Amino acid sequence: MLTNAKAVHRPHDHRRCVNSALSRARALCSERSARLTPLREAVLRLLWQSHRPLGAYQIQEQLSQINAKPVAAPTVYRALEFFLELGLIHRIASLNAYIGCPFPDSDHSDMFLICSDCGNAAEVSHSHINQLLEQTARRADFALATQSLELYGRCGQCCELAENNAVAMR
Amino acid sequence: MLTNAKAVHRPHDHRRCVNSALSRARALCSERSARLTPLREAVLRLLWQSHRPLGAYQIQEQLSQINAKPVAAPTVYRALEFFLELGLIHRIASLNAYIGCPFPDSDHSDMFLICSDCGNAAEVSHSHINQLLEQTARRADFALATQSLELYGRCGQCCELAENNAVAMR
DNA sequence: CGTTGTTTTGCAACAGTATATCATTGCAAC
DNA sequence: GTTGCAATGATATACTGTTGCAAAACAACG
Repeated sequence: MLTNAKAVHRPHDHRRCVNSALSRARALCSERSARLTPLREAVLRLLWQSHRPLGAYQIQEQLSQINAKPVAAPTVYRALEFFLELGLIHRIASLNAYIGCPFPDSDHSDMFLICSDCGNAAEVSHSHINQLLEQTARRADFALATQSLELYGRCGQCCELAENNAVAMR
Repeated sequence: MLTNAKAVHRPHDHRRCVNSALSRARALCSERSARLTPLREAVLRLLWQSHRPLGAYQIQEQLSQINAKPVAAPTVYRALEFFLELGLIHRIASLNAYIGCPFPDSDHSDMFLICSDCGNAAEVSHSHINQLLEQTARRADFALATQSLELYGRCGQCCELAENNAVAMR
């Protein structure tokens, strides 16, 4: 099982996340001779500044603040598309939002654990689940191609917080 | 395993689908003393006229043709919300579309098999999958609440069709 | 260098999805 | 019938995403 759940749902310094994501991105880009322009790099940085999926227009807003010159929506979407194609980010359909992929190298089908409280999203890739899904599809005479698996609930951190608050209310 | 996959991905008379969906809706509405108004009934009919998920604005358009008087977007969304709350329909996030639920009575967590060719969507509820998801979440210290599982691929019908076409092309 | 061809970005308009707000209508119960 | 609530109508607007074309940046080549 491949997951970044432990890391995501625990407070930590995001600079390391940003840096490792960037170096992976640089590697992949040079490998495919794709250009990691300043704007694209800025988008990737923003996405990795937290583990909350960001909407395209949130990204636009933040970029515009950094960039002095405001950035238009298509520019953001193009950068997002660029990274989606490289497999460096994912789109979370149920949120209309985007998040960095922690395992851009491994060929995985992804699933997300999204905390309804803090908004953090962790990625999980579990071969058993994928096998079971594949098998289930096949039994229904269905040739599985891609998937969008998004689970909602409460992460460990937020569970604790909620319990503490509940105690405090008494 | 609870599924309507066989039925969905096979051509058939949709009047039966509509009628059974309506009678279940009527039952549920009278049980909860909710009102199945003409407009709502029309929306449900449209949703069951095929097994393709419909967008809100598609519904609006078709409704406006039936209704003589054009129907506004909020009206459609209100009807959809009504049925969503009753558990009579589902929203498919990755398509921004809505579809009738074939098992409104059973308490199930749903998964969809969506054919990329014909657009039909079948619902599957598989306790093993749900258990595995639950277990995976728990291991990641995550309290699972709801889920959005949407699988894309090609249904049996469309596979056959594609093969026949491939043969014909030779 | 400078030219050329390609990629990226800027910009404006627009399409599609969803919600907020307030007025109006219709129905039910008293 | 009047009152109260649920449902619908109507308008505006927010949010998400795309199209098309022009300008700029860049890489490669002579």
